[in-house]
Amino acid sequence: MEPTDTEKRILQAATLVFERDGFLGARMQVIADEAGISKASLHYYFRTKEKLFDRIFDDYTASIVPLLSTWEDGTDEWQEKVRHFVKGLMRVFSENSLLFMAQELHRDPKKLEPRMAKRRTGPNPFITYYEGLRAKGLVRDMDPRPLLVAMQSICAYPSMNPKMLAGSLRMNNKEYTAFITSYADDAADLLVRMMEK
Amino acid sequence: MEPTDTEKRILQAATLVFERDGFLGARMQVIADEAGISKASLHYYFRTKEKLFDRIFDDYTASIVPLLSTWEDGTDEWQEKVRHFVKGLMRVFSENSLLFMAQELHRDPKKLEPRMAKRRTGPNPFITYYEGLRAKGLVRDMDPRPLLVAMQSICAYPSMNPKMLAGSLRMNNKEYTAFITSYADDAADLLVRMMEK
DNA sequence: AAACCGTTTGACTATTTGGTCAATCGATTT
DNA sequence: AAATCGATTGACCAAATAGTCAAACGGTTT
Repeated sequence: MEPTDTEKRILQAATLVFERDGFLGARMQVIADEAGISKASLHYYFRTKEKLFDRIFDDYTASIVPLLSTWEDGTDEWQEKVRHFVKGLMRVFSENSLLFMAQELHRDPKKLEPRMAKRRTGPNPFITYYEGLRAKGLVRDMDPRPLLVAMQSICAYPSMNPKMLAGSLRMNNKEYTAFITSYADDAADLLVRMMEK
Repeated sequence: MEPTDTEKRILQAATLVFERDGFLGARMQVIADEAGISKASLHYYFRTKEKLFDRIFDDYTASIVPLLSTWEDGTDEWQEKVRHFVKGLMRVFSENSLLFMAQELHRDPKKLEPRMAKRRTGPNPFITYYEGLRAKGLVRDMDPRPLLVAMQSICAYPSMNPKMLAGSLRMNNKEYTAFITSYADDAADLLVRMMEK
């Protein structure tokens, strides 16, 4: 099932347009133009806009999965794991905007929830990992779930709502982009600090 | 300029529909139905969908402004201020979803950026406040900007992308809602911890 | 009771857009 | 060179929807 060259171009174009305009704002004609083909051809490869979106959604979630193994293997210290995971997550989120997926997940949960559920088997790897450290007395003795939420928030939000944050920081787009690059390290440090004894 | 009863009902209905469906997904007919009036009447009060959205947007940003005074007045200890601000922010975000506003700000920045800029005069109050504490040696000696970003992320993201977080935590909607209520306290503690010496 | 005026509405329009389809193209096989 | 077949497309359609407008409604003033 090698994706053909045309299919690749479609997926690239669709990702660009979906991220910029959202599912409802995206136009099949615009995606076709971006991919350099006709709208009819686009429908030949992906019969409907929803099927095209589903594919983008699946590819995206698949790109996050490898990061989860951070908590499962390797011999690094937990501080290193946190730094590695945070930087990896922020890189993914900066490359592909999560915003339009969150919006669509909110607007029509039934459409995508089953697809997400498929990815999740067993308990969350971070939770398991933290409970292990906690039992050994290596980290702060607390419920890891707020930590998980805080970690994902700190990684995801800055790229999801850049305009508001840039506003709070009194920065223009260029300044904000530069700031966020260095923020990854700071964020990792703050998270390590939250977990330390 | 007291808003009439009809106008209030329109704003209430529009908030509901915009939050649920986003700007592009919202239908003027649905908003009219929700408000118990005809679509023509809706257009009589707000000539276009954009003007209606702008009003909702302005009302929403106005509701956040009072919280910013947390950093400017009062005699509380800084830990108390952080707890107060975090809980206030999370309450606002849980009552009114930020997601559709972020989406619209991203899709058409030119439309809303001028409206946001008007609200922002002078430096960010938190930054100023933290620099004051820092000079007195009362908090950790670090750039407050990553702290500001982390604080807003921790407050906003859990209500912006509940489906994904609930998935990570292996919770259903009901469990997640309950969890987020108690999370406000945990989040405040974590943030205090980030700022402590 | 008639003129007035802010409010309300049903009916209508213009436009946008996802999706379809018959015809065509072009490379490969027979 | 003719048949085959996946890929491509221009032309088209049906549905959805933001916005308009003339008419009507109802309370108040003249």
